[in-house]
Amino acid sequence: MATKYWLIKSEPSAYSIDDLVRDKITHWDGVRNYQARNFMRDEMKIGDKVLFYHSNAEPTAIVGVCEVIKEGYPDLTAYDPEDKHYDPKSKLESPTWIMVNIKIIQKLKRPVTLAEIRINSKLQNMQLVKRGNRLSVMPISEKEFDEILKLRAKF
DNA sequence: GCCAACGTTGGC
DNA sequence: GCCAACGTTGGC
Repeated sequence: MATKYWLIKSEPSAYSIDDLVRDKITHWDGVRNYQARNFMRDEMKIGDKVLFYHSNAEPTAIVGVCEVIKEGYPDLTAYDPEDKHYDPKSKLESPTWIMVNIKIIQKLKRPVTLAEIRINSKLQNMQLVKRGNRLSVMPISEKEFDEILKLRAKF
């Protein structure tokens, strides 16, 4: 199975790249969107590479590179009534929501901003730059992944 | 803080 | 099954 490439979003006020640098490993919980869930459940495999994006941030940017270290399993926050992401409709025997584990590979020395991505002709097909895009877990191509790492090295 | 875009819910 | 209302996301 070939390595796949992904982009995941997080608001830094909720969980930032610095939190991941501190934790080294985290479970990517709280995803409550079916399309994003399907990607995590069906397609994310151990060894896949993941770009970490800060949304609702200053600046909005790709800030790190991670790797999948555990494939989809039930998102336990769905069963905790105290949790913000509690979902009473999710049953233990047939989990509605799924999470994966990721580990940090590197925090980028320089964030690659959304503005830079928008003006790069090689990155126009990314769902990230499409209008109204709200997916928090999305596939990207190997070429896009490589191009972003190239941008990181600029300046 | 504003607001456009989108996903979900629920009445019918 | 349609679709209006609502809540959320996320750029600016």
